[in-house]
Amino acid sequence: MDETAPQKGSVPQRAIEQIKAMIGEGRLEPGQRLPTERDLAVQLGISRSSMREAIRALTVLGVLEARHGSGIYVTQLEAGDLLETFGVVADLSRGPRLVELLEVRRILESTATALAAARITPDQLAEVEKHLTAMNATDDPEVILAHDLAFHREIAAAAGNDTMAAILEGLSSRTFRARVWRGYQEEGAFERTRREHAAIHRALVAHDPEAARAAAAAHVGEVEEWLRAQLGG
Amino acid sequence: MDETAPQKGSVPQRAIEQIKAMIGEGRLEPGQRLPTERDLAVQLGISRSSMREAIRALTVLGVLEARHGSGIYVTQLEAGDLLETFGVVADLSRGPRLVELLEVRRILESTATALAAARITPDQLAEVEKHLTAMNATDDPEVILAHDLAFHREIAAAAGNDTMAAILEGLSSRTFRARVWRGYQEEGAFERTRREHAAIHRALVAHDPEAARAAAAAHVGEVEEWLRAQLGG
DNA sequence: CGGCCATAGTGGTCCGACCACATCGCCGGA
DNA sequence: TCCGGCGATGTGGTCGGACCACTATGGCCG
Repeated sequence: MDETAPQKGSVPQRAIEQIKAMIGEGRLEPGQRLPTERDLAVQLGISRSSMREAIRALTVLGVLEARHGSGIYVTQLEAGDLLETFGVVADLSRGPRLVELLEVRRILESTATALAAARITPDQLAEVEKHLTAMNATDDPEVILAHDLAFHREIAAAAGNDTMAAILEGLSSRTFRARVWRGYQEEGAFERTRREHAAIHRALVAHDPEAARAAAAAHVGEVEEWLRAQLGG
Repeated sequence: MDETAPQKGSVPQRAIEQIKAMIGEGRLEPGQRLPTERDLAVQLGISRSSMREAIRALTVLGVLEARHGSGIYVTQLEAGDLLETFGVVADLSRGPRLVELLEVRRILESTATALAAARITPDQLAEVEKHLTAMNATDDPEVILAHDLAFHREIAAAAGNDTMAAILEGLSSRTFRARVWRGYQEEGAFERTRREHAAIHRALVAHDPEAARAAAAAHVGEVEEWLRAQLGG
């Protein structure tokens, strides 16, 4: 007789599905404010505790955003919001899977760089050059790493595929690269890295997609091979 | 004076970071059982409610697994565990981002198929053929879709990169493809899909990576172009 | 010796209270 | 009239405890 559907899964899990369904069906628009935790709990016939667990889960997934004292809101549901959790994979991976992640990155990064070579605008190119120059003007590893990340981020953005850019962002998370690149760059790879970045830049300036693809693939591939050797030996 | 670190972020958020850190530092091994919720809450100096929110968050991320009546365990932290949430992106995406997701899938799927062509074993090939045959032996869309998914899944597995396979799995989630392919296949694309699958299969049998890459790219690209046209018009 | 069952321990759920913060409107002074 | 501060209200955030549902263990009975 009860209106509630048969119990499948835990109570919070059901709430998660229901809220996701509301968004999927368009009953909740991006940016829209949800009812209060208390009201939502009553609507779904569950306790506030369980509702909070569901909200917390959707928050870490980048679907909802809770603002203390204000309310709960649906995010813009952009690629960056939803793929932020991708970084967790990179952070918790180790050994062979790091190589797999670098392989995925090589594939996507080379394609993104090729697309960028074809589409990049003068303004975007100037931004890329800014980070390239800053990267070569210092020898502080921290600063270099920051501009290195920004360098590739600008290129990924120029490729025009936000989803791909967000995935690459996750694959290049700060902790991930710090872990892998520490040993790599200690082996005097600075100069080689500079040459590879210069090659990528030249291909972008020349609007040569195939050269850009090759340069980016080689760039990531270098690190990939080094890491493979580290694990193998 | 207090031992507890300065308060940054919410209480559950801090707990999430601490547990993640424990795993990252190797203090928690995959498959290992955690202390009870109550003990953990005491250890971190927080309430059980907050601890439960943290556990729920790490559960949806695929890092932890809670077994009712038994305890909380660290997952194997395999690619499949951690990338399960990737499907959420596909489920909640719409419009232009669906095209972006298909573009990412085209890039990864074509590469994975190429790798598979080079490495696939007779046993794996037999498995692929099984789904290909089953797919062509019926006209029930549901059955076709199931074998279609399995067909590509076996190929991705044969590529030897679990991470890539897990990402492709998320990009091919049941709800995602059901949404996109519904309209596509209603336009009589069955026959074309069969030819494309046959082409992929031939390339695998011939162990021809480049042919496999081209066939897979064309296969996904067809859907991608169709969807692009749907949105544009 | 083996299977069954009581029991202790675990996660799952609910409730109610209080705290911290954001927002908005009221009120008083300029 | 205008504007700035301040307090009331509503929101999410946290806490503690109680009880339920399930698992697993070990001892007891057949």
